[in-house]
Amino acid sequence: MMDTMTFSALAEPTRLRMVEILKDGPMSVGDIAERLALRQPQASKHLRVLLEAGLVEVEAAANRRNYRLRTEPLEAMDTWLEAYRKLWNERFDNLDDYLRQLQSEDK
Amino acid sequence: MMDTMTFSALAEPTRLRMVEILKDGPMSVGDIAERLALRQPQASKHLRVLLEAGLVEVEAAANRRNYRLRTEPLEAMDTWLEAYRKLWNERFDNLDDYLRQLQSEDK
DNA sequence: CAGGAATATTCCTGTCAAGGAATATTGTTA
DNA sequence: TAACAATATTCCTTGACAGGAATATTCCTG
Repeated sequence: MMDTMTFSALAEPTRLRMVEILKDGPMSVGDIAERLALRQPQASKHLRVLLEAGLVEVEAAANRRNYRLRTEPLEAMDTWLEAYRKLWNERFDNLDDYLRQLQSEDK
Repeated sequence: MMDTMTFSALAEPTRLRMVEILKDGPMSVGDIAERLALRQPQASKHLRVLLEAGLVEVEAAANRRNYRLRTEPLEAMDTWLEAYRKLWNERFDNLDDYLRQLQSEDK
């Protein structure tokens, strides 16, 4: 059963952008805030939500806290999607069948 | 750019369950409500959100309205995930490399 | 057209999330 | 330890959203 907390966390545009930025590697709070034109407190608050959703982890480095993307929730999404992929693949298959049928009628 | 409306719609547990139920085929409002032990108005309201998010479509059939899952938003999620899949595949690759290394050291 | 079944909408209320501003905390360095 | 940089937290206000109850709408059938 898919955890809705992942969806809640990603439903907020700023947090989705955070995830996309962190795809390229860990980053400090300040850098994230600057990159997204956020005030630092808002950045911290959003990162907290991502942290509680398990979408990021944090590592203290000197004065800074580097946030790194965690892939587990995304893997879970991927697994959840698995059951739905065949729904649109079926359509392709049907289209495929249809095209084959047309082709054989052409002969 | 991934549409956050999809995530918002799926962030609500009842709506997620609706999507999962509709995976097996279209269903009327009443049947959905019964299946999820919801009152009819709540079912209609949640279906409206799913409709506006493009996650379902509706077809009138006599007195009933049958809701059917639309896969486009899910396909978009799948596409969005594509950029992240390599993140956990890389790990597997690294583990794979590591295991190969161990094995060759064993020789 | 009346009546009834299925569905949608409205109104109300309580809860929760988000931004702004201020402040607290933690860690570093002189 | 004092001062400073980086980050976290709190308080406040506002707006969105969910459930409950009542009602409106739509469509079919006699």
